[in-house]
Amino acid sequence: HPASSKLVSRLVSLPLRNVTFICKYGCFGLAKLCCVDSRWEEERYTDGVKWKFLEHKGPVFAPPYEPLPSNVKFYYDGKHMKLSPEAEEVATFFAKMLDHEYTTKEIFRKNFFKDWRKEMTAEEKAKITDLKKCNFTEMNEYFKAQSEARKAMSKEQKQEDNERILQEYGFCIMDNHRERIANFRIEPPGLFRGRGDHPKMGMLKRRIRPQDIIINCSKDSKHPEPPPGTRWKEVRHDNKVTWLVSWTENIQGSIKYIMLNPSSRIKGEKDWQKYETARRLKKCVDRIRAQYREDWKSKEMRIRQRAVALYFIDKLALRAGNEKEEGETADTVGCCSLRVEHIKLYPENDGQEYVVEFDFLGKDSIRYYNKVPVEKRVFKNLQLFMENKEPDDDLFDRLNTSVLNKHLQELMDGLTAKVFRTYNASITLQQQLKELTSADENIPAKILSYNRANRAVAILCNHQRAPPKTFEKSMQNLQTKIDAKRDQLSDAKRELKSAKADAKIRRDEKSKKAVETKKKAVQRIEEQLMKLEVQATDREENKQIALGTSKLNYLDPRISVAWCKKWGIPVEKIYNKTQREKFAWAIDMADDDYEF
DNA sequence: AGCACAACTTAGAATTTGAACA
DNA sequence: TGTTCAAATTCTAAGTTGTGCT
Repeated sequence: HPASSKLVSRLVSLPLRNVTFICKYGCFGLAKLCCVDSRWEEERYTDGVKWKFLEHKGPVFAPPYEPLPSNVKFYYDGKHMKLSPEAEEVATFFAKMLDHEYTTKEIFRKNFFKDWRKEMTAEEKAKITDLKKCNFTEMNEYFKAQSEARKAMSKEQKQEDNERILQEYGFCIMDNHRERIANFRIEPPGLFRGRGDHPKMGMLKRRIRPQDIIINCSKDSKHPEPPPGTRWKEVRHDNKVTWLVSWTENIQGSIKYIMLNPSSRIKGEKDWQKYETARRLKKCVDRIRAQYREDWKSKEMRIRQRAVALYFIDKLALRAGNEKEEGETADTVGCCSLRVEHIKLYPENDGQEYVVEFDFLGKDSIRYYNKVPVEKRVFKNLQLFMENKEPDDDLFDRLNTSVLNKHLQELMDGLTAKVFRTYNASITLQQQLKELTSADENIPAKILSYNRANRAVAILCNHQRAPPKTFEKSMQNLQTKIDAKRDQLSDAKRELKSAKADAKIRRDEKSKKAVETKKKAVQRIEEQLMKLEVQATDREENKQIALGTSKLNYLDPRISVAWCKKWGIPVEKIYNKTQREKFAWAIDMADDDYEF
């Protein structure tokens, strides 16, 4: 592993034969190769070569359809009807989702019914003409019972099979490492669940077969075998890409891939590189900002638009915003695809001048709502861009992501729109940590500060979540606990007081000791109470904010690692096991004085 | 320039796990 | 020893970016 040079320098001094080692990043190094080389140097490939050797077992297919037992019935118009296996399978997809809001949506129902009918026999087609007359409840209950039964299964039973499959299919050999594969299971068939108002929701996602699969591996590897009696669509040996398996999905016609886990060398290096690019932006961001401010005054409309868009991307951490094909996906936008209807201009609002109100649906149909004061020049430009336009016209009609990224490329090597999100997220975390952490606080309080810094970033990047269904209840539970702890504390304090009084009268060793014990108890309870209160604050502030996405994708992990080292916080408090695996390179690399 | 397509990152929801609690 | 709920993990949709063609 690129970051494991320390470990390897020890390794190379070992005898050559039969050296097995597990590098601390979890990959099983082929130690022999390393030693024969007599030094550890991962080859740095050039011209887009991603690997030299790649061997894997291929994908795990979805289990075949198991017809329902005959006592689980489907009713049409109140009458029992036995469905053909093909029609039955698609019906079960709908039945499984009966409790979900999707099944009440008109588009979902329409798309489902259309695709379902395609799977029906002629007789079924003739008979089943109205989805409203279909009764799937027995099927639905059957599946609920099934999942209950699964829950009741012992842990061993559940894990045994899984573990076997994981060991066989979950790893590959890429160059000198045994690496974990991310998604080695093929997506099972089902009904498409688009986000937001997706025109294709409810369509049938068909079952993927071996003849749909393209395998990618190295020529000199042991090729994966297709299941008996089947063939792969193709086996290729393209070492300029990182995927192992691909297939084309039938809803949008896009390609799906099986790739490596984030803990792998290939993903880790890319991630590291991403943060290095963002750090390079840090060095020249002042110049770039000065430049776009200058461009607000340009004679050319396209340059002004570009400059205002870039200002938004920088200041508000908006996404680039590619155009999308109408009717193929939900209507969502990013910066370059903003329409006139998505912003409102207020020359004055709540005592502030030149306020822009944003209200649009972004990625995953998450609403972006924000009112921001902007500079006068920006405001005037926006007025100009909106002149004589309809609400559904593009705000930046002379701009798209490709034009913008070409311009950015000229400003800095490797600069694209999304680098601004990475840069602003990471720099915000670093600043916030500096501001919020106070040396005299205990560990839980410091962690609250960390979470608050993380939260500032999540808010900047608009990472939202639906408030958990059980939120109110869980807050109440926590409050109950806090109240109980308060009572406990006052009891303990009372006991301490009486112990003190007792000690004053008796003046013996035993009662002195009792005072000490009580004092300790009070302290301990105070600490516990404080911890609970901090937890409550943290949870309340987090109600609609998702911290995970920024933590995983935008925050240079070295900032967090350095912070942990500086304040003596165990990294485990900040990163769970998976995250530590993903960020192993950073945990190894960063010292307490790391600066983004 | 404008496109289609390929490859890869980023995203929130759904499901599973496991720890805390009764 | 079962129950409950939050945390962890899995899943896969939805973005961005780059390339090559017309």
